[in-house]
Amino acid sequence: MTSGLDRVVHEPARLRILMLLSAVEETDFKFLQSTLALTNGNLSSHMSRLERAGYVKILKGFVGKVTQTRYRLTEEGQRALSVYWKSIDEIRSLSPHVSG
Amino acid sequence: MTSGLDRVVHEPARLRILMLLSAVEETDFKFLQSTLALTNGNLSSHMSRLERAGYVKILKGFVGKVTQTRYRLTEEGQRALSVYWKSIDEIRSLSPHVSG
DNA sequence: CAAATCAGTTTGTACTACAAACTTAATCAA
DNA sequence: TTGATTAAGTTTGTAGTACAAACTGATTTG
Repeated sequence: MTSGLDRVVHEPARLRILMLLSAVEETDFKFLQSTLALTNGNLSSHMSRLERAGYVKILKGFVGKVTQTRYRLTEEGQRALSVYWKSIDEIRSLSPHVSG
Repeated sequence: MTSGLDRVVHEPARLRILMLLSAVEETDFKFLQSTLALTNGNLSSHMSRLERAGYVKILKGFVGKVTQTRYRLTEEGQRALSVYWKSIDEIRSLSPHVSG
């Protein structure tokens, strides 16, 4: 039996990103960056990974003439997150059932 | 602000190993391997890593004439584990919307 | 115009989880 | 005895990845 933990979600930076997104519903690059204290390169690649997994939607737009990237958690992302916490709870309550 | 999650503990296979050890106090290679369904190579390197981190003690002995390796969680390992769960709870409490 | 800033992306590197191959010792088959 | 087989792990090789540094392309400022 394998752990069942979704590696995309399990990565600490991404887990915190997903938790934030699940709370605020929509946010932008700069807010995430300053809130989670990630370098822009690091944040950028995490967001790409989350998009590739189908867990976030990336929305590019402008504020005045300046580009701005916003993010939303998808349904699938929300689902993955709650599955993740279920798996964590299972591990946490792990006790040896010695059969045989 | 960084996640604070101890990577040694955070790795799924090792987390399950540590949880098992914290429940049974002492166990051996074959039991861990069959219970957690890890290859021997994989289990071996995880145990080395845990030892290197000071989280487990490796005890080599014999059963009859056959070698047997046993493991114990150290105080430090126990501490690391409870710190880990505290950190997880903090991340989880970032969003009141997702629970189980 | 040139330099600096902004908002991110791409690239390079160091690390590491995993399985395959190997080691060392004991047991079995002839 | 000796050669093959099994047992119990360890070491090695590889593919994948988190992170920061370097880069891109646009805008603003001096």
